[in-house]
Amino acid sequence: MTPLQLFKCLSDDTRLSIILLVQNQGELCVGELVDALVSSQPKISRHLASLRECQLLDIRKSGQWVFYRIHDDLPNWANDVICQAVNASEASLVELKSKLNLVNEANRKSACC
Amino acid sequence: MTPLQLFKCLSDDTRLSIILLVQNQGELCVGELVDALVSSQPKISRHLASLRECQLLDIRKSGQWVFYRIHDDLPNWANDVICQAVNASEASLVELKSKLNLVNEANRKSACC
DNA sequence: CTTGTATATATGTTTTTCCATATATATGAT
DNA sequence: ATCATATATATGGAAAAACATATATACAAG
Repeated sequence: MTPLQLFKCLSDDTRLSIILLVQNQGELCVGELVDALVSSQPKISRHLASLRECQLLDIRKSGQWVFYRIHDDLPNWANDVICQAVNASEASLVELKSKLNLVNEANRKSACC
Repeated sequence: MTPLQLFKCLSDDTRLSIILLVQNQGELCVGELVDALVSSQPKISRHLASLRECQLLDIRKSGQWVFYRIHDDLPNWANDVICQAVNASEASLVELKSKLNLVNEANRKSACC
C-alpha cells in the first residue's frame, strides 16, 4: 500500500464515507452502508469491492451478511491518515451515523482514533 | 479544506510528487518541478494551478519566477496527513530530489516532518 | 526577443454510475 | 425433503462523467 494508492481510495466521496463510518463503527454490513449513504446497493458494493481489492477493508461473512471492517494489516501511517480524516470530519460523521440502521447492535466494537 | 478535497489533490501521481517535494524543500519554482518530475511545463503548471486553487499551495513571485510552497494556513490535520505521506515515501523522495536542479540554493528552508 | 509561466482547445483514458441479472443464503408451505 | 419465494450481496455491460495530457498559443518580466 503506497500513499498514492491510499489517497486514491479516499478521493471519492462514497469511499471516504464508507471508510469513516467503518472505522468509527468497527464493522458494518453492506445494507447498513446503503442506508447510511442513501445510495444504490450496486454502487456501494462496487466501492466496497475496490476497497477490499486494495486491502483497505477486510470482510467477515455471517450467514447472508457480509461485514466489512478496516483491514488489520494496515501500516501505521495509513491508519494515522484515516484517523486524521475521522477527526476532521466530525460533523459529517454525525450526519452519516444518524441514517445508520444497525442490523445488530451487538458484536460491535468501535476502533479508536 | 475538507478531507475529501485534500485526498483528491493527493490522488494523482504528479500532484502528490509536487507536494512531497515542495514540503521537503520548503519552496520550489515551476522549472525545478518540471526537471524533477521529468514532465512537460504545461502539465506541471496545470497541476500547480489546481493545487493553488484548493489552497494547498501558495506562491511567491520573484521576477520571472514563481515559487510554490505549502500554504501557511493549512489545518493541522492536513499537515499531518502530508507528513505521513512524506515519511512513507522516503525512497521515491530521494529519487525525485536527485533530478532536482536548484535554481537558487539560498532562500530555502525545509519544512519539518 | 528571450525566458519562465499560464491557459485554451482537443483528445484520449479512467472512473463512476446505472440497469439488469446472477449467486448465495434463508424461510415457509406442502 | 422439495419447491417457491424473499433477502443480502456481487457482477457484467453500457452510458455518462470526470480527469489527465498534448499541442499550440498567450502573457509578463526583463
